[in-house]
Amino acid sequence: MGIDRLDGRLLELLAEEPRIGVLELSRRLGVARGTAQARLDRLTSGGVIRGFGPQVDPAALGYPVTAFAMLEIRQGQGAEVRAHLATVPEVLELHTTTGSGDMLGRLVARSNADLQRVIDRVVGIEGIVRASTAIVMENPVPLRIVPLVRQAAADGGGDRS
Amino acid sequence: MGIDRLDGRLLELLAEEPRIGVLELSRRLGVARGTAQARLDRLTSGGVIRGFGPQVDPAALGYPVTAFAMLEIRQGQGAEVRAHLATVPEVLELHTTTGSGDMLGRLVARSNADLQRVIDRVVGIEGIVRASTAIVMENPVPLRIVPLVRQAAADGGGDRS
DNA sequence: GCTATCACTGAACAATCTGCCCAGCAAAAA
DNA sequence: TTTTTGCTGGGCAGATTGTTCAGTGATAGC
Repeated sequence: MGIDRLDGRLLELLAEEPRIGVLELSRRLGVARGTAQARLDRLTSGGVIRGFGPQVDPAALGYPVTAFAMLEIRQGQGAEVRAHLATVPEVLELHTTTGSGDMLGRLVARSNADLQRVIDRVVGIEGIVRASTAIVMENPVPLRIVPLVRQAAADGGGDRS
Repeated sequence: MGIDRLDGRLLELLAEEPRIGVLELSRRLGVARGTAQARLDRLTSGGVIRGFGPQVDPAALGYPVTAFAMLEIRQGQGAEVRAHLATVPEVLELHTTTGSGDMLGRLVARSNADLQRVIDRVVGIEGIVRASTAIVMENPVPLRIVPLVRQAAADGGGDRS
């Protein structure tokens, strides 16, 4: 859908201080409130902003261990495996990737020992041929979006403002 | 830090409708406003809620292709590689994992062809021995937290309410 | 048994923000 | 030239926020 610099700055402000309202947003952007409102609406209805859900830290909930599991799926069993994994709360995210029916999932667990239980549950279904797990040690780059927004605003946006 | 059922319900409500305020929250939870306020403050200062940043969809920004890159790092080059990858906007996330200096990164690109450019830039540094990339086709389980919150509230929380 | 502490309730207050409306203006498109 | 689009700046009623206060019940400590 394309964003311009004003959209980009709006997203950045929102990323830094998500609790500020439209009025404060318009003040910092130096535009009228209606403009900020309209931009925000456009970004939201255009799907750029999916929502403002709380970002919950699994570690603070008692799940400090994160791991990625690469799963090799038996041909034609994809649907069953997907459905199974969706029922495991510790599976935070699941992707199907290129390759012979492979999947990549993000898991969390209460401890390294607990991770074994989670993995056992994950692979406890027909259809998973092989699973290889990588435990996360550090997270040098936490999930971020601002640099990409900045780039998108710079080359995509012909500066509507 | 541990959460009880009230905290859990609060997080669920917030995940479903992030824009509701404290007052509406208290109404739906059937508690006084001060209580909802206090719980929210506690969850936030306790680190369970990291923030309410906008969830931006890279696809809507013009980056519909997602991929995971597993990088094998030469011994002792970790810091340089991390710093390098942090400068690439298309690297949304980076983890170091168990194994001989391995990293796992999440990349986005404008197209499959563009992904080649991104990967070239990612591996364009000394210290990366080998990179294997898996392109995401589907996302059967998008990043979610509610099931885990529910579980944490159920067995962690002695029901303070 | 008595008391301090804690979490919650219910209420009040001023200050602020939201949703909504309108008229005017300027630039781009038709 | 006329129309459309995006922005400005203003106003209004209604709702929400931040804050404070007193009262209550349960729990923990003395």
